[in-house]
Amino acid sequence: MSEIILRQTLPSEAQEPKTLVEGAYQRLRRDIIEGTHAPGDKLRVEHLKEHYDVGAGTLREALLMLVTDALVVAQGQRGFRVAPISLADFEDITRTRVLLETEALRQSIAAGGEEWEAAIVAAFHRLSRAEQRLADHEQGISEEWEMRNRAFHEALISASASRWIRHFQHILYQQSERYRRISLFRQPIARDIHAEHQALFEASLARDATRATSILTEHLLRTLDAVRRMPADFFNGKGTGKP
Amino acid sequence: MSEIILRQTLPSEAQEPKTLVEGAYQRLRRDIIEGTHAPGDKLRVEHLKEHYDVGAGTLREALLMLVTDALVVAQGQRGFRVAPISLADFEDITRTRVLLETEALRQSIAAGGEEWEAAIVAAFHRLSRAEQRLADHEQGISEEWEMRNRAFHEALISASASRWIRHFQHILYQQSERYRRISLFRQPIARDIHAEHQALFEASLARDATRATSILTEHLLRTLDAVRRMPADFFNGKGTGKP
DNA sequence: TTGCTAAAAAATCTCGAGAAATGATCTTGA
DNA sequence: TCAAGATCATTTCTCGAGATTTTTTAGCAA
Repeated sequence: MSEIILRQTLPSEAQEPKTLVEGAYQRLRRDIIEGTHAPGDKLRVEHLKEHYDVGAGTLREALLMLVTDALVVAQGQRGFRVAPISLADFEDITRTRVLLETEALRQSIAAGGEEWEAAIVAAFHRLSRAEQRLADHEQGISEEWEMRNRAFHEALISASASRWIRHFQHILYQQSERYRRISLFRQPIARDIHAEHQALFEASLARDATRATSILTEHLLRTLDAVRRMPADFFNGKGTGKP
Repeated sequence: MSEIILRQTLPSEAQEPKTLVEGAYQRLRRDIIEGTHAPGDKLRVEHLKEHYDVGAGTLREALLMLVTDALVVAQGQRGFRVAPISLADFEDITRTRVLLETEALRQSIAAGGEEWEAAIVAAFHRLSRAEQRLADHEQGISEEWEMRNRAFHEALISASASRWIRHFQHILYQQSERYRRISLFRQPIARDIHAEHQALFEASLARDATRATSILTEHLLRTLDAVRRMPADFFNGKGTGKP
């Protein structure tokens, strides 16, 4: 029953859009996360409606749905904007993720059954394959990797009984995706992400909660460090909304 | 700057509605929290538009805003419903609140300055007056008490640097308000809430993080216990949507 | 009575046009 | 030259009506 809440509150991207609003919502969300619409940008309904080929009211509803994900901010009588970004915001996101995700992982390790084990084995396998392909081809982050990385992280905490933590984790993951894409694109880091994932996977499967949560924490903080090392002017003009 | 995010993402009820959508949103939210629209109820746009005296599209947008608060769930081509309730959900809400709110309180106690102290002193004073009035008149929970209780809890964590934790706390507080109103209305409990608040207030002002968080945790868990003691059939027919 | 099919009713979703508000441009005066 | 005010264009907000989809009702046969 309550399962429905999260399904509806957070339509995952794999879901087929049942309505025009949902379709516009999904495409808009992707364009925001990928940076097509830059942080702080104004989202004018009149302009966007033709690009996404829907009516004005429909587009407004899609924008409202993105407010739920905190990817768009609405201001009274002054329309919509892409949510701004800042280093302070990403630090906050990461710390809050550590708090929520380690707790959820602890719960998963304590409560997870065979289905949970099978799920993380499968998700890790799929992620490993994608990471191997990336290593072979020396390319940047791919759409495929992003989806499988998300699936792996969500599988790890899927046995947690707390739907609310999973709900908030989902929102925060989307947020960090914006930062990660931008930072990894600009400054590919020398970092063995696969090894981190492997260690996290093994500790979780071994039911070693202490080790697993500590690995997860470091895993998240390393991405924060990467963003910290971005050029100082990186966030200038991105978050204020003032060009 | 980012302050704007939360202001816009979570228009507090004290804010004047700048638009018809916001007005409908605020009234709808109050009616859901107060139980006028019961959990699981279908929210038919055609019926509600005349009651709230707005157009269909406007009401749809207000409903979408309530999805952000997780007070309403939207299902593809099948309209809107009031989010269901259940004991398991309230347990989840409470545990997640403990996790987030104790962390935020720790941060506040560590980082709060004079303005923070002044804010909680003022909020506690206002709350105490309301509680005294309630004790004198032997009445149930009043609108005034609800607002001041919320203000007190938000003031306690207002010095936390984490906007995200405060954002999630705000959502969860609204959720628990639904449960608290229903349970307190049906079964007024013999419990000295004022004493709990006073102890919480004093420990916070004394910067005793350990004691303050422990009091806060018990404070929240006591309300959970009260809901647990509700009649067994209390949640029947409320959350499933099937009468 | 039960179960299936089909029509009818209701509700949701979608769009385009009009009203209100915001922001930009230009003029005027010190 | 700068500041303040007025006019105009853009944008947001709002509504009502039409097109789809879902749900209910009615009919018929087993």
